[in-house]
Amino acid sequence: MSAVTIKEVAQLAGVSPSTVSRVISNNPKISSTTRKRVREAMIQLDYHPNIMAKSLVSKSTQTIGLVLPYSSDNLFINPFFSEVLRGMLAYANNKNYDLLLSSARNQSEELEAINRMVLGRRVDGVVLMSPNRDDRIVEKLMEYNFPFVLLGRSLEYPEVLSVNNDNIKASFDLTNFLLSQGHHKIGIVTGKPELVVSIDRLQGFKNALQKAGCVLNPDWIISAEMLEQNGYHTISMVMNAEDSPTAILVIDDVIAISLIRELVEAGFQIPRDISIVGFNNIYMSEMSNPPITTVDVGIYQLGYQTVQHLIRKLSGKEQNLPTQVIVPHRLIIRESTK
Amino acid sequence: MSAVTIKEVAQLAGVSPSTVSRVISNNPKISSTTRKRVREAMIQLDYHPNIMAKSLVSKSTQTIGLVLPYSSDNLFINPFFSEVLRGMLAYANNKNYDLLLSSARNQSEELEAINRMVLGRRVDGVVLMSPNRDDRIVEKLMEYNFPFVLLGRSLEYPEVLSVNNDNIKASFDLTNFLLSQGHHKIGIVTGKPELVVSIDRLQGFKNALQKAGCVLNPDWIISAEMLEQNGYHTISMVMNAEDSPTAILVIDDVIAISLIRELVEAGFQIPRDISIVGFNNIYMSEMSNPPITTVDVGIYQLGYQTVQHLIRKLSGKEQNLPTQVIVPHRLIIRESTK
DNA sequence: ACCCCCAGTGCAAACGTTTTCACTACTATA
DNA sequence: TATAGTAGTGAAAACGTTTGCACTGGGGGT
Repeated sequence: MSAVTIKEVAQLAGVSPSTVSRVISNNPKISSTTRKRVREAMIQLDYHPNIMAKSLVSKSTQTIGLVLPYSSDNLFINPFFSEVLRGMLAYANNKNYDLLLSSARNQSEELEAINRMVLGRRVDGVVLMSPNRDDRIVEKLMEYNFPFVLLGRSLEYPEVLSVNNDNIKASFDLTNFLLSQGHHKIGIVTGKPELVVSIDRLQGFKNALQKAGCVLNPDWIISAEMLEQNGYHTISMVMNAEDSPTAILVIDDVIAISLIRELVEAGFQIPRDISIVGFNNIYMSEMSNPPITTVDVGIYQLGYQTVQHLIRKLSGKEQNLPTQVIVPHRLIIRESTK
Repeated sequence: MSAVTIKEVAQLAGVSPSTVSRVISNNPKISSTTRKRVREAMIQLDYHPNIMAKSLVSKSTQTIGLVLPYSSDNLFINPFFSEVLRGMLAYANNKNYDLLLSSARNQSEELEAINRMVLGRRVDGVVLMSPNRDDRIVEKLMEYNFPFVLLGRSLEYPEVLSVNNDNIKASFDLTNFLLSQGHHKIGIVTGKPELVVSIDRLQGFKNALQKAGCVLNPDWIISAEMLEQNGYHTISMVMNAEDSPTAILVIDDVIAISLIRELVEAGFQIPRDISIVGFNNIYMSEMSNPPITTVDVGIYQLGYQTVQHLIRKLSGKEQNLPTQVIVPHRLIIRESTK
């Protein structure tokens, strides 16, 4: 394990450590001859700077922290997550930043992780994923005045930098599509009520129905949790009632896929008996049988732009950065609807 | 942004910085009264140690690096990845380690990432995912004598610490299952030939056929790439020949799902017309239509044990650690086979 | 009464950088 | 020829820890 330091490079090149440091940081005051000599010494010794030492004095770690929300087990199952991570890594690594991951099983672990990262000066900035409705972490970071960005949006603090879809509009558009296909009895499978994204998508759905003058039958609001726990019973309850919806909007493609499976197993045909639409457009949405009509939220872009704006904020150069970045969505019409 | 250091704590508690440091590291030589006084000061000031400074002198970062193979875009699409990550994070965070991620678009970027991490002393150890057949990174880390663990195995250096399935056996078992169901005309969709896991699974498949005295028709060996590029043509080529397989073993559940879709679209029924089996048992394998017969490789465990053994190695306490850890697999029989 | 030992604590060096300041040796100007 | 400016470099302090070593004082053994 080589442990060559700046001093050894300096010695070999016959200069002082300061000069080597300046060569590394491309300080223009160094003459091209010394610059060349130092460069050669660096290569010859296979020198790589010790980031810890560098960070200690420069107070910048070239690392951004990603804190996964607690109870994120579902998140991992969802391919949404890896795709968003891919986008984040793409931008970050391109700018020579690395990503530091922490997960947590509960709120106190989450705070602990944040403290390790932020107070331990281990990261320059933090990405918060799909924050909950009341988010103590957001408050804490604001209090510390520590740079962070939300993937999603905060209800309580709309002024913080966030990258998000216009989920209300997306849901509105998707519902309108169903309406335009002649459906006016539409149900919905909702996500966790503490997530802002669930709230927004439900809102857009309601907005569209209201605008179209449709009534929403309360029996047709199914929570994803209920679906998961009761499975078939939930479905039969809805579908075998005297009055049943002709289409269901599902908060997330993964859930839509499993709903479709339940329905098919129960003997329904899709979209003949009922139309199903989802959200996100993950890879599997196209592979599903039938392929799902959904709204593409630009998952990769969501991740990419999140760290893009964070890094911009960190550089501190540009003024008047936007505070609310919206990644556009678009409808993807496939065979799960008619 | 609080920036309280050990000195301020020391001052408040009326002791020297060294004493505070010893309290932090639970040095038993500190009297319980001072210990208590220091603890209180720490809490009062909301002190958190600066990890950079700590790492600089102690030469330990409490971080392990995860280097994603280049051309890993497919990897991200595959839910396998997030599940393995979940396992890694679970163990790591539990031991107060964090995960540092780097991806790369090509081999030189990959080396660069490794250098940043390893030579920059940013991590204590490294996890290498599904290494390629000839792996320069493995060589490099061995040369540096830097602690690392393979998720998968190395053909050239079987002596390095690795956590893996017995993929040959898994494939053997899966093929045997098909044989036991009466299939003796079995095709295979193979993965990237440079991946060890592809090689192993192909080997196990061949072993089983040979043991059963079956011949493998070369036309029935389809590469995943070909499948992806030609789609329907590949299928029709195989299925509409005068001699066609009655079952296909697919190297990966994600590919199996998309193959099933192609087949269904082409008018085949599964498993009536042809049986399909996959590998890994991702979440979607059960949601597929029909649900896929596969082999559960314990994805979460793979990730969990990988960092478990790495951290054990780092602690350096235990001697004679195993060098080859095998995570058991098990057959999951579902409705894609008959 | 003497010495020794040990528990408990502080001092100061070290980790590998960056950066301010000062210095040298030119070059250009008057 | 003297003066000032400048390009290029080095010395040293600083970042916030850990840790080897030295010191103090009180208790036990002779």
